[in-house]
Amino acid sequence: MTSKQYNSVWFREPRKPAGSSPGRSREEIVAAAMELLDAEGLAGLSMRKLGARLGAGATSLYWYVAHKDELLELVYDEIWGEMTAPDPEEVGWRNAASIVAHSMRQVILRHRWSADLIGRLPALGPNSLMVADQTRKTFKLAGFAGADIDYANATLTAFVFGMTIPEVAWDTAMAGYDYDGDDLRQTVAKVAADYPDLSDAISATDYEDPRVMRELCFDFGLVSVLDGLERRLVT
Amino acid sequence: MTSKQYNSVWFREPRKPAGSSPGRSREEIVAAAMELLDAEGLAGLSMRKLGARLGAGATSLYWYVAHKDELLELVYDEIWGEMTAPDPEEVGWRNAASIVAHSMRQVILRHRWSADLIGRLPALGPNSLMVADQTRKTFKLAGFAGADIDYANATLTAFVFGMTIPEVAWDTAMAGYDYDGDDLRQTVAKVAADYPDLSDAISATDYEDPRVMRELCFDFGLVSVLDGLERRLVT
DNA sequence: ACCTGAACACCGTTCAAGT
DNA sequence: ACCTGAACACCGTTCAAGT
Repeated sequence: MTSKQYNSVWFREPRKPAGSSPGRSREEIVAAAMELLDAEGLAGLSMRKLGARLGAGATSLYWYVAHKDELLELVYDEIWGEMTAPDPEEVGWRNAASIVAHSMRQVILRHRWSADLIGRLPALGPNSLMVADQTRKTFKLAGFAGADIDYANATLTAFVFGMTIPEVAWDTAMAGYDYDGDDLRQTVAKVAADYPDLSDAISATDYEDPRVMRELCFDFGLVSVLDGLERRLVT
Repeated sequence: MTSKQYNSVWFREPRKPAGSSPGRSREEIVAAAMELLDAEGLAGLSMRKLGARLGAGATSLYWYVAHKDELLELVYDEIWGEMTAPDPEEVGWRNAASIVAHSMRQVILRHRWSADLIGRLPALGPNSLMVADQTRKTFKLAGFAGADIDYANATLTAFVFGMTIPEVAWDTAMAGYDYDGDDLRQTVAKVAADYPDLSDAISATDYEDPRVMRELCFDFGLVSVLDGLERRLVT
């Protein structure tokens, strides 16, 4: 029964106040890591490769970061920094919620490796907090009170993440497929042969571009979730 | 531009028809893998350790499975096998949806390693398909038609997964905390100091058991999602 | 048909030593 | 204060060889 405390990068000061002269800074390291991640995915990020990209020895990073997970926490927060969370006072709570939802999705689709980090890492960085604060404001303005503010907030982000993460997985699974994926669909239909209803549905989606279908699916779900939340407000 | 086809374990026959005499079978391997996963988590499952547990050489597994990902596909489908998807004809579509949602959540909380697999692996095993077929039936019975059936289906599971995966992450992050986590909450509040609203909310949840709070949050979100979906039906 | 062992190309992380 | 190199304890996977 070890009683080790949980530790996040955000719980301690960076070793470099980000403005000194020699050596590297967190910013450089994070930027290089993002480049590597965007180019090669999560599996492509190793401490050695990142060190090499920075023109440094493989293990020099350990002076700036306690371990790889801390590095991941840092790049994870960058993701949150790319999200647009508009002021609900200006656009109304429903619009604000819609916009942030679409924005979250877009960011994940842009940085596909982030899908693997979401829900694995705690989101305690400054950017995450900024977004969380803004969405909280959004649901407060909508009329929620007390814990319901957080519940509504959690419901929306759960939907967005739950919808988007598998999208990324499917995309990467089908990467390298030249055709529109007809033979894949056929194979899947064969596996589902025991369930006539299911396999009918699979073949039926034949003619649609998967990207527009997912877009439609996301919109359908989003308005449903927002309607459902709105329903909590009428008392 | 390599045009490698996507391949799932489920797209090819197992090497053993599961009833022969010598050697191991997929069933044994999967069962042992599940034990290892439940005991040590995803990081604790290595081909070498699994081989050892089966009293075999480290690399003997490669005769039954093409690579580790295939093994993961197999154990992943076991997860789906533990879910309860009741017949909507008997309990009504809303009940059926509620029950399957809670069941999904419970299964994930029971096998925490599955949280890392969801959305990373395609769900094409027999158990996944059975659940998918049943939930499709549920939304069909509710009155959805065409693509909307799948959209509603996707919305519900997105919510459940998006809600539950982070739950697991928080739990494992705080594993080893003896106290009720007061000091953690304090630390988090300090990090969020710039956002008075947010940090107030964090301290306000003080007295509650996180487990019951999550339960409440899940229920709140679930009825919201179901209400929202139901709203799509009135035309 | 099934399993082994050695080997390859990687990992994250530690740590004494350098400047 | 910052970085290096060697070393440790792991990985997944391949493959020739055994029975």
